[in-house]
Amino acid sequence: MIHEHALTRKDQIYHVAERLFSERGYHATTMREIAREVHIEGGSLYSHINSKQDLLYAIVLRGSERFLQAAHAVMAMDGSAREQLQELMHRHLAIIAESVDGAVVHFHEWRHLDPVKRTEIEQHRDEYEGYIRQIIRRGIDNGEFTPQDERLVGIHILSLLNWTYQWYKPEGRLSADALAQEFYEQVMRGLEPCDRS
Amino acid sequence: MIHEHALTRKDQIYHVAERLFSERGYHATTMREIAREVHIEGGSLYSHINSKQDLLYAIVLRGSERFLQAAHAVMAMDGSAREQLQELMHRHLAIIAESVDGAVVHFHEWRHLDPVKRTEIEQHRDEYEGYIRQIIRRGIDNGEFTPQDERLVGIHILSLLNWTYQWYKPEGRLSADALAQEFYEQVMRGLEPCDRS
DNA sequence: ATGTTTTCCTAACGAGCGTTAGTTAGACAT
DNA sequence: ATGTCTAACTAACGCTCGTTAGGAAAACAT
Repeated sequence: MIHEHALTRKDQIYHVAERLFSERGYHATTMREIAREVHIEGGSLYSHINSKQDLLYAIVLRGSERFLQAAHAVMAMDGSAREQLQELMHRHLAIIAESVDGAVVHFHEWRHLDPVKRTEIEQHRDEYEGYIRQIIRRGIDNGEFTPQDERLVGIHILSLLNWTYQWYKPEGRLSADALAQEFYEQVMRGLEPCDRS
Repeated sequence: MIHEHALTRKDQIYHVAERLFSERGYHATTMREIAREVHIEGGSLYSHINSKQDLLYAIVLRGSERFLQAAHAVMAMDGSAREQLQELMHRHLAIIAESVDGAVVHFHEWRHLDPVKRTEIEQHRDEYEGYIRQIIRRGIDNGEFTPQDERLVGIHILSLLNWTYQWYKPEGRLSADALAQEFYEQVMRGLEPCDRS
């Protein structure tokens, strides 16, 4: 058995693929490049995986699962809509920050999935967006939030959260938690000073 | 001269390339596919263009130019920071709505540019972000906006605007202007009702 | 009508792609 | 020691890619 690296070959392959798909994109990454970074030959990859497409699918799907798992946990909370929203934003950014490469592949390369798998991922995304809308809706109904189109508010918040994969660097001066908190407060407070003339 | 289609062959090619790059991505689009949609053979493209890479560069660059041109016009306005922000948000979404395909290529496929051109586009993006930050800074300084980190507010607004290329459909029930106005008000007002308990 | 320029076609180049087949070397269990 | 299983290698298959060369045809200018 291989216990030296603690990672199986298969895990190494997925890990490298995630990074390369993130850096160069799915179609610009070759199987031989992935193999080279694992220090084996191109053909040898197929002792561990079935196809390049499967690699992509597994990586993208893992993202869906993480986000949906977080959403389910938040929806099971009993708390105010504000608390739920805050918690979901924190968890969402934590997932991205934990693996920016994974997030890049999840948000950027899902378009290159086969139609069937692509549709599946789109459904996961829609389900997740539905949970956010539910929270907003509840907050509006019970007076926590100003009444407005909850669909656009949901898109607003998702835009904010999802765009982070384009620029966020975990080694930067802002932790994912601090960023989530800052964004949450911006969304709640708005730019306009509260005591209007 | 060709006046039947009002578009030169060259323009047709760029137009088709923009759509296909948007739908499938740069590397998943072949020159022969582009040619087929213009009803010529693959090799004939090269009577009108130099390379596939040039196609991508031209499309991405046109996006930069549109955004920067809008920003320059807004910075030349004399008005409050609020008015400038509102105007920039409207213009930004108008550019995306006018050519969603162009926006998709601009925001999604610039990664596949050669390093030099890629750097140039990144500089344009940074310049644009700088203008937004200036507006925020001025609004905070003169009391129009609540004091806060203007860098994160800039990212907030750009996230909102840029993510639209992922979902916005011009034929949908929301015009680009109405969307811009709604987003502007959300950013200004915040979720939280103003008269806090 | 003639010469020139532009546009397009056919054919092919060299390279690289994802993937497979067949085989070998080593680790493991008995 | 023997047989089994796994992981790796080498070589190649069939295909497609972006691009080019050379020539034909069409459009244009005079």
